Amino acid sequence: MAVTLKDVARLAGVSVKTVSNVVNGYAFVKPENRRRVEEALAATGYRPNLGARNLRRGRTGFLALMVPELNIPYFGELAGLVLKAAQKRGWSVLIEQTQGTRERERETLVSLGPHLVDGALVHPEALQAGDFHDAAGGIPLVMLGEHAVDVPIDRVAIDNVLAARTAVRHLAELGRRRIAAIGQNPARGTSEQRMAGYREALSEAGLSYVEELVAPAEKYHRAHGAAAMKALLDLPEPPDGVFCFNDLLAIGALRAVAERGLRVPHDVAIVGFDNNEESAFSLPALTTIAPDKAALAEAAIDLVCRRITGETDTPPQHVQTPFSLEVRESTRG
Amino acid sequence: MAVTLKDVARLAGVSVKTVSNVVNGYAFVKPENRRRVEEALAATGYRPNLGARNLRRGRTGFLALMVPELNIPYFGELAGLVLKAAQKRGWSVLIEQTQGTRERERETLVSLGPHLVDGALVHPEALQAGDFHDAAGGIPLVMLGEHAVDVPIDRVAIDNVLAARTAVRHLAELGRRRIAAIGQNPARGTSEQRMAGYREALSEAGLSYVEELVAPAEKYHRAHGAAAMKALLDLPEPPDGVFCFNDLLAIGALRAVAERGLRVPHDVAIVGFDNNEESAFSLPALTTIAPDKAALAEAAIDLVCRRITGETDTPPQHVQTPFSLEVRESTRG
DNA sequence: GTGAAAGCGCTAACAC
DNA sequence: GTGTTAGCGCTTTCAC
Repeated sequence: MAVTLKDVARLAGVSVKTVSNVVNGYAFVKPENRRRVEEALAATGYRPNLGARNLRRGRTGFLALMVPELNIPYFGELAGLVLKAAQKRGWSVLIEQTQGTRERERETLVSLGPHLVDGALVHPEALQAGDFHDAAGGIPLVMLGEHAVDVPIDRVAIDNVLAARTAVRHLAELGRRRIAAIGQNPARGTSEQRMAGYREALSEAGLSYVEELVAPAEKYHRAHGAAAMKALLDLPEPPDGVFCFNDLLAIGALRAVAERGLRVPHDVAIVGFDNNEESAFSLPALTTIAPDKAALAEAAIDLVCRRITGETDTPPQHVQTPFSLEVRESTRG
Repeated sequence: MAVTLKDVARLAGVSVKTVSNVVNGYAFVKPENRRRVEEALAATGYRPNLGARNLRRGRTGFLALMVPELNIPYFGELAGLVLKAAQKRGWSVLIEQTQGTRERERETLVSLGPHLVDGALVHPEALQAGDFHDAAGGIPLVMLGEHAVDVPIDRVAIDNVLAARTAVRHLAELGRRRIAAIGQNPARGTSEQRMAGYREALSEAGLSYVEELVAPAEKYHRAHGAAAMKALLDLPEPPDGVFCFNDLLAIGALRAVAERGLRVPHDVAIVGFDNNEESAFSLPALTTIAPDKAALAEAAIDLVCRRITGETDTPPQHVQTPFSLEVRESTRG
């Protein structure tokens, strides 16, 4: 059986209170007693029972991270950074996967709560505004990434409209005139914003918006990017530049182009979004929008922690984290 | 404040015991009472306080998963599957990242314990046998993947020697005669096993083991694969086939070959290991050893759960899960 | 079948 | 400064 406070107290010949004081770093303990307690602590190898401590404190000591799927590189990378940021501050993180379905997202939101975690970072894919009502039993929630729904909770994200515009402007500056977009999807929050940036950049460059150059994508996986690209290449007048709404779509597009015997960027230049680690090694390496994921993770953790402690109790805020355009072979050359 | 059992009991006009019985699905409750409790439950939106329940039960309700880094695709994918398998059985999973350093692995192992989690799946990279002594406060531990250290704890893994042999035999059957290996690293458990499989396949094919064709890799990332491949291509007699100890190394190797203006598989055929999702979309798509990751996750979760419940109390066992060779463009020509 | 009460390990009043 | 004690919310004997 595990060593309890009581065991240590008995061994040291003091009360549990004194042991508790030492364990919790309370300053005013008689040196003599402190020494004896510390000895007993070492001798028994005591480790506090977090469950009991938190039950008493009304805390759980855990944070939750809700993401669609960890096998999607963006989320794997983000989760890694969130874990790191949380660990630095002494929090443990529970990861919940939703597969990006509204139902699972809603369930997860409800299952989260004060009894399980003290706060949560959520990256919803399909949640509607109403789903947030009274969700998670009132614990602090921070939303990751931009979303179509407008709910009054904290958010941390990059400026998706500006990022998309930057990507498309880059293609335009390369002299591309028929610039396509892959990833339109009304169900996704970011799609709307990236579409807006796409259109802004087009008009900025004096290019007109062409319906047939906008390829929808049901999901943002590699295979969907390949399929969408194939369709674009089948057009009577195929595009000479493509902005993909994420790197996975772009990787798929790269393959579709290669399978047609065409060359990137010679025949068609491609830009992605997310800067997955794999994108620096694709052939050709992918030009992409690189969100500062570490900054995003830090900001989100920081915010949720401050909400939990009550350090911050301003109205919900929207934190913007930086991004950059990473120019690589797929638009160079 | 959250609704407690007592609140529900008061509202329903019964004792906490009865409510507890209903909540826990105890069969023998007077229908009348059951109805009233269920109404009160619904009216209050009661959710049990897991912390309290587990404190009482002497459980935490959590499992831990220790991995090097989630941004490495293999671990991202594996973690996703572990989470899924755990969720099916009603467990929450705490993920701990170690960056693959022995110190962090040791710390993590110690910090895990009965007060935090009820059991753990660990994928160590650098741990030594002695580090396991009395680790994790005696909770059930299941090791993921093969390792050099021989400690008496449960393990779930594929047969790495056989898998490596299969990969190299495939290259030999293609007629390749100078088959290189990338990834030798004495500090890594699996390296030894994959080297063994490599040698077995060579001698099986009547090829001799050539020292210079074995390229070490400090880490198993893409950049290291590229560097190792460059060195191999600089050899007076470069290889015509390469077995990389994981897909990331292989992806790096692909790039190194392309940068030299050579072609895969025409000039050199390449086989990887892990079957990361990205490997089906690289150019060319990568032939690779595909461990059944879902089976691995399921087996590991199953085992740790059975240890926790005491359902299984046999000596530590070694479970082997299946793998296959996924033949793609990088060896098909 | 159901209620009363003890107690899981810990912290925080409150006395001394 | 330190000990005693009352719970945090839950499960679980043990009576009834």
